[in-house]
Amino acid sequence: MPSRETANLFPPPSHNHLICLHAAVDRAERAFQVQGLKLTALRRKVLQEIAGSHHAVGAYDIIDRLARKGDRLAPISVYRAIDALLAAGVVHRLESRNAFFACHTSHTGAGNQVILACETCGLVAEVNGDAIFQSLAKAAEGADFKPQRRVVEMTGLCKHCQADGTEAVAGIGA
Amino acid sequence: MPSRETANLFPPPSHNHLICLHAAVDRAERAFQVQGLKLTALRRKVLQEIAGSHHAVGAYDIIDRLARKGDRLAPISVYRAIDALLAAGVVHRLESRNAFFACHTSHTGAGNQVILACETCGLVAEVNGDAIFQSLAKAAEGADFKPQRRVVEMTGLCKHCQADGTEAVAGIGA
DNA sequence: GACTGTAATGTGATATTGTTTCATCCTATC
DNA sequence: GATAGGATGAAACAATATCACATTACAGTC
Repeated sequence: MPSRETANLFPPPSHNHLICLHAAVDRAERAFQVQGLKLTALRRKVLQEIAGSHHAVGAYDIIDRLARKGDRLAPISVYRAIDALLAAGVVHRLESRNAFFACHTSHTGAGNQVILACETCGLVAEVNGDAIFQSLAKAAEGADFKPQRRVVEMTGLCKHCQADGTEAVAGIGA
Repeated sequence: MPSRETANLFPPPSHNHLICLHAAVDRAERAFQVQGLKLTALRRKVLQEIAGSHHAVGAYDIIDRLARKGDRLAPISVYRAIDALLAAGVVHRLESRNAFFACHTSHTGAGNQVILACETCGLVAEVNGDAIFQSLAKAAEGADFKPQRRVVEMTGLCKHCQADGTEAVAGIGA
């Protein structure tokens, strides 16, 4: 059971992110196992970089960070790891930024999640969007459209950055 | 007043696309004027390439097409034209594909549009999504999130491609 | 007509993101 | 220990996007 803190949508920079990270890796462990997939060493390393914050990170960020730790990976290796993590549902892609973020919410099921991304501090959160996805289904039906993939993302200001005025919270925190 | 045909969400390849194209350019003309912007020759050319079909086209597609007509543009020029067209609201960006499509619907206002993109034939359509955007606003409020940009996209099968079985309608038509 | 300020465009280089291809390496199983 | 399949590595390439700076077009003003 994750602590209440990990359930915080936009956790403040001060939160203990090791708890979130550990929980994310745990969930991944289980997700891979349930689906008969393997959370290999490479995939785990890539997941740890992605889940190392509540921000979305680009594939080449991951490459750079791992390189700084002495682990120089080819883009293709990282992309393959990301593909596996996406397939397992433990990370998601932020389409509006070509970046990836870890699922810190332990949501079950089909991924009816709305993604919120703060433009100031970069934090990414997911909220349940059942109502939205129902409306989407209705809209699709009305257009004789058979939906397969749905992308619902908002960018804007998280509660911390609204409070902080302009750009106090920029960047570093988890 | 555009003909009833242009209001067709997923127009069949057989439709007279010149009507749609002309209507799109007309609307752009007015949109630029209303906003005190200029629909320059370059922007018009780029718009015509984008509005030349109901598909989303990549920036480099546009470059190639114009090049085939003897007009070799640098990427930055095309991107700047696209930026102007986006700002005027006469084309939109399909985030999930890093591509651009013309607004063929003459929707007014804030762009509460859901984007439907067919994975088989590539057609892109917009449908009104007021209900969805209301739900989105509610979700944002619940998360203390102040939204700025919203991205709501679905990929799937348009009505033609559902009817045609697998991939009969691929690619060429407008 | 010359001057000035601003928006638009051109040029070349470069950054960022993602894929293809083919070879190699584990590892589980027989 | 053979071998089959998934996972990884390496190099090149392809696609998407931006930067920095020079130049041009044009409207307003003197």
